[in-house]
Amino acid sequence: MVLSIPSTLPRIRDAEATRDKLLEAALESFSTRGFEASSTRLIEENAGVKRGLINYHFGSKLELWEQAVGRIMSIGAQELGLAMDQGRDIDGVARLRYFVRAYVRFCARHPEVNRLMIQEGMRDEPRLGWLTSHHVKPWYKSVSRIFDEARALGVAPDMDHLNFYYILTGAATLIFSNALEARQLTGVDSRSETQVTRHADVLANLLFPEIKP
Amino acid sequence: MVLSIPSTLPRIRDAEATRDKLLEAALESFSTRGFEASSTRLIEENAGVKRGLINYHFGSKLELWEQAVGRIMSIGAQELGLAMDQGRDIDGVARLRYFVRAYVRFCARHPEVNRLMIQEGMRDEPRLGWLTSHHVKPWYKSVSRIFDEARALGVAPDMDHLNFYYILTGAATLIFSNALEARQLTGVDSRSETQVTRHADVLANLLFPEIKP
DNA sequence: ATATGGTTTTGTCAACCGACAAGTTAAATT
DNA sequence: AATTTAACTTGTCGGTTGACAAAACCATAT
Repeated sequence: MVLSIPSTLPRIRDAEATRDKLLEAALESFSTRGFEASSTRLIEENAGVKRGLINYHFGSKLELWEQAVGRIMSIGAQELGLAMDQGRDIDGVARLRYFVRAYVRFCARHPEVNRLMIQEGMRDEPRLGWLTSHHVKPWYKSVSRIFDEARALGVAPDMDHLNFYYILTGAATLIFSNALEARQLTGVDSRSETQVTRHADVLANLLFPEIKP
Repeated sequence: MVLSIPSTLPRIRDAEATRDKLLEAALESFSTRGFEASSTRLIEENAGVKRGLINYHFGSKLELWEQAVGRIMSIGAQELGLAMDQGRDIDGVARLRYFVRAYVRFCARHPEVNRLMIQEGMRDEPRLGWLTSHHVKPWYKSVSRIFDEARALGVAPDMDHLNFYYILTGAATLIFSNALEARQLTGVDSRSETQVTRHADVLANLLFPEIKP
């Protein structure tokens, strides 16, 4: 008689790693499929984790969503804050152009952020209120401050804060959010280094053109 | 003893009306929830028809999706074609500005179109290929022709067709696609007449500024 | 060694899904 | 009035979902 092999491969138990993998897989799914169409089972599978661990570590699907969103948002705040710190010495229009380029690069690096905001921005679920009050409103104010700087310099395009916010956001992100579509349209990978740089420069030129000598 | 009231309200049988209501409700759901998260039962409920009629009239959920998309796309082609006809006599930069304004107005009237393209543009499902080849590619070429006109006039912003397409599309649509978010951010209804006009003018000025006398 | 408590695994359940099939009704045709 | 056909209605199937619970596992302290 054959004894069943006792050695289950030595399973590694690392709660933090499990949570991280789940948060990553959750963001990927929530941002592209939306909340309802994302199944916890598939998220767990994509995370390489057994079924049921979402419920153990997060208690519910909604709590997983909030933590996944919170995670990427704080990463974003950190990365963009760092970029703005590095550009603090630049002055005049160059600083505004620097901000636009940094923002475009961030959008290319993390298309999940805008995918998520689009997913939730289209429907009137309670999640939208949570998103706007916790994360979008602060960001909107930051962008509006930048826009006020531009006005003070006399280089702001002639529009309201609201128009500027959505023009900047839409123009900066759509090419990356819809990278698959762009690829099918032109064969170009819009998230490649050269394309990202190009889009960043192009948008900076459009919104805050260099003053010709 | 009370006899059960025999009169079922005289049911109206109108296949075309039923299909129309289903197509409308389907587009609303598919564009905001995405394909998977949209249930045929809820679409039927929102359309105010009985369960099972989707399968009767369209055979499958996918066929319903294709017809709902085809319907709004041909409406779009017609409305924008009409607008361009009306602007055929305008010449120079004014025509380009006219196009941008007409496009922005269309996006405000039918945010479902871009919501749908965003939903499908983010994931690699077979539906995306169908969408690009049937509807997005022709539209991309139309936009690129307009951009070539701008180049011929020497007023095109310094970028490629691809950048222009996604900057125009993103900047024109996001404020309307995410009207709910915009409302929560500022209290303003971005799809109101005055807001739409403002956004149209603002974007036309940004992309194709009037030549100052 | 053994007890403990934080993890992971597996089983189960009610609710929902898309699809299909069989039935019912109303209108058009003969 | 009889027959046919189009339009609608309802029941049901296999499959999936989120949640929960019990069981198994394992590092550590005692």
